[in-house]
Amino acid sequence: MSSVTLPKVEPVPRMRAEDRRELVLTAATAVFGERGYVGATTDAVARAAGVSQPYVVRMFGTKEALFLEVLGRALERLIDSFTSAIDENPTATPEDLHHRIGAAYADLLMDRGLLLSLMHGFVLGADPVIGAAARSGFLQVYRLLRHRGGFSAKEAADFLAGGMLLNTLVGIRMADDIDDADARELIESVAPTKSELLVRLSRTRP
Amino acid sequence: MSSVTLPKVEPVPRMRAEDRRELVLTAATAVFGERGYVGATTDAVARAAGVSQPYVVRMFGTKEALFLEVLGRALERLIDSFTSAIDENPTATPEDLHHRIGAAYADLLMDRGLLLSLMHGFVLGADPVIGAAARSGFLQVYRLLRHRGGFSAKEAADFLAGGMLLNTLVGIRMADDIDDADARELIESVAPTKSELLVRLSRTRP
DNA sequence: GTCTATAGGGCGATAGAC
DNA sequence: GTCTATCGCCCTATAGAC
Repeated sequence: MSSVTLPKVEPVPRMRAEDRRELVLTAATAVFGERGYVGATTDAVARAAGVSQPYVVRMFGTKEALFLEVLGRALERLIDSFTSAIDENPTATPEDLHHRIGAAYADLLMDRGLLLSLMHGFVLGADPVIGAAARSGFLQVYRLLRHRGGFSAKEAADFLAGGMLLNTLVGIRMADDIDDADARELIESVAPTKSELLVRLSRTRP
Repeated sequence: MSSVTLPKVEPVPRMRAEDRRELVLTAATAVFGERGYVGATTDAVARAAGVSQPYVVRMFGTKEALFLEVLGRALERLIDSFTSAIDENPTATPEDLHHRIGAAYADLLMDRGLLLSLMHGFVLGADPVIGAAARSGFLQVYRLLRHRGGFSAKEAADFLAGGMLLNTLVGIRMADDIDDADARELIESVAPTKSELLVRLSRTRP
């Protein structure tokens, strides 16, 4: 009797490994962006992705490896997006390119976790593994602007500076203080054409 | 015999509470700057200050309260420093002031932990307590530039953008890649007059 | 004013079943 | 491919002695 093989329903939908991987990476990007590398738990990632905590670890080996993968993905999207903006406008002037790449950057902000995960990586430069990855990624972006985008050193630095301020305003959730006149002015002067977007994205509860 | 009161040597030097407090706050600033709010442990702070871990907690109540105190101190020094730069040059043009306050900012970088602790606070905007403190502090600086420094909205935003890039380069330890031509160029174009300082400060092992 | 000892909770990772 | 159970570490905070 106990040896009868019963038909079993799968309580959790199975997925191709690659699809599940994408799902977890997306969830991880959001969680790392919100809480940072150390503050994020593999359990929070697992919940956000609808899988068990040990499965997240099983998939990526360690939390550090997962974070590195998130960083790599974010960087890849950033580079792809900038590269497209550059290559689609081969005759653009530097100022023109600055605006176009800036627009591409603002589009990336749609995924708040993406840029914020990068930011969290940037402030962990003292970590031998994460710091090295962050430096390498930041330099890749600089090189892209400088050598493929034709930016001067100053133009590239100015562009990056604006990006860092934008990231900071999103990270700090400046739009939570949107009723404050100065906060509103700051947000609108940083992202004049995208301030609506920035406000939505930099709110604690979007 | 056992009731004889023996003279006792103090194994650990006693200090006035206020002095010890300063010592711990200085240590905490360095540790939080290096590892962030979550990554820093009260034990690491205690070791850096040469006291026991429970004593650190006893002094500030919680790790969160300690971090808030570090943030408050950092902000205070930033504001004081900017205010001095402004008030000492009442007839300076906006560009002039930009340079003078920029120089004051670079001086603050001498204490790497100071600005980096702030940066770690800035990316934790989602935290109800720390996020609120970080927003309030960031806005105070903006108001100072705008209303006491006489900066336009754009000038203030540009100044802050440069500051965020500077902080990021220090946080990411960009100078660890100083042998890379692009990294060197970026550092020198961001801090032309202070690149030596920036290099020293943004190295993992200073 | 400062320490030692330790409780208590959370988290990353492993083992192993299905 | 995915889960449950659980180990062992680390970390904050408390208790209490000196």
